[in-house]
Amino acid sequence: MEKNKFQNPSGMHDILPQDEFYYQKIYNTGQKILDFYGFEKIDTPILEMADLFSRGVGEATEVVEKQMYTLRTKGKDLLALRPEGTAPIMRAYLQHGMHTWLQPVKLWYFGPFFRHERPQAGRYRQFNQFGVEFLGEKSPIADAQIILILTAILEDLGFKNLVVKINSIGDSNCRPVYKKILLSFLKNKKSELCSDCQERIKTNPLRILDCKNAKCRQILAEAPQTINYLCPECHQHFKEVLEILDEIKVSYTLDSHLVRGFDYYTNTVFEVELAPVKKEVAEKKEEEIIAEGAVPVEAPKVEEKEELQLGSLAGGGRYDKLAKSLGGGDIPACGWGIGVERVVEAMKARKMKPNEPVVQVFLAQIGILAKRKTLRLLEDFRKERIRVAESLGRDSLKNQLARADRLGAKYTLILGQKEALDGEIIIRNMENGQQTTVDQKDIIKEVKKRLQQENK
RNA sequence: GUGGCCAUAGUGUAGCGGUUAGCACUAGAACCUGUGGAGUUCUUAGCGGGAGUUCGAAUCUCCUUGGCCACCCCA
Repeated sequence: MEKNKFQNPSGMHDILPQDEFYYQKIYNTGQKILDFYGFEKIDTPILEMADLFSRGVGEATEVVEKQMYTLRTKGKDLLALRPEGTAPIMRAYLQHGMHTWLQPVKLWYFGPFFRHERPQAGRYRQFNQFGVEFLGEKSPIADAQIILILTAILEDLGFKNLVVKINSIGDSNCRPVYKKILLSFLKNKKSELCSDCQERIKTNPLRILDCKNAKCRQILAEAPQTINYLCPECHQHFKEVLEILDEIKVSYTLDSHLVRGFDYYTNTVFEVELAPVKKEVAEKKEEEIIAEGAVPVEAPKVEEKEELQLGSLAGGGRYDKLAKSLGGGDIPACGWGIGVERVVEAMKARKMKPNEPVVQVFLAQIGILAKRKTLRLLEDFRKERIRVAESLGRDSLKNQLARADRLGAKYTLILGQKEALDGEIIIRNMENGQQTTVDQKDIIKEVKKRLQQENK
């Protein structure tokens, strides 16, 4: 026997059927809400010109510099597997002249993205992102509304204790000013910073604000805050965003240390995290979980950690200068992306199980004649939108009943040789074992009747 | 990219240089060729891959692949 065992490429995972239910739920929940708010779906290619990202996201950003999968085509073009969704959508906006459409253009997407980095829980090399882009609107209303929508989706999925962190990093007017002020603040503290931050002083000073190092944080606690150095326009914009958020009752936390890794961000930036899962929550009793509206699943055998760290679930902001850096005009825009894998893992950690489709009826058959009739009957049920399972490959009735039981069917219909000839069919209540024989032509009606009664 | 931990049937695991590599669950089958949730019995299936050390390797070493964790960065 040949031994030829393949494993998945690092950081690229299979989504197994039981997990697909989570993805479906996220997709459906998002779609429903975005449809309401007038967002339309767009798909852009998985491969783009690599330049799109170096120009759009920024040459010196980690994602572009080190994490992009690139390849040469036979025509010598340098393509990249898309590492993020905003630049491609802005590219599409410019390319298709969407500025001539009714403004603003509101789009959403759901699909795979690629970043070559070390995998960890909640971070993959191929991951799915679900995002929105609100293009051609400069009003702070847009910033606030997309944040509202983001929290609405996460809340609809069942998350509580969302933490919206928000900040403004200014624009090309005021950010350079702030950078200078920050650098002069750090001037005599350089030696106390971690080695990474000492490097960042040269490369990307703003990122120092974001450092996780305890010592750096301590030093930075005193640092000047971006929002105190915004130019009047940026200040006004941010102020209005916060006022609108207050008005529409979206709670948020001002986080003066929040900066983002892509160059295209201006003004508003935000992230959404969950309050960490504490041990008590993870071990919560079933009743409590049911009371919260989630269906309990088997407790994982692994010991729960004190806290599950997944990083932020979603992040986004305003990117008014992206269009220009891609060679377009002034297109003010903002958007966000949700890390779908992270949401799935957070749902699992919180035992928020999506509903799996329920089999209501199982169709059992014995003998070749019955088998053929069963196939036909299946179609009748499908047209009536009643979920019916079968096991046509099997003959033993015992086996079929066991299967019906496993699937949780409420009724099993039994069609044997005798019934097939007599034009009858047996309907068996799986809870009490009661069986009645009815005419085949009445079976749909009968099943419908019984299912309806149960729903009362 | 840097550092650390890990890898045995589909899943969860035992095994600590010599074992027919054990157990539980799952799956398939028989007892019962037309009546489920139970039982008994049986079956399928495993040392991630490759080199080396050794009389002998799941066990030791190296390489490789994958997973996890911290950093970095981000969704």
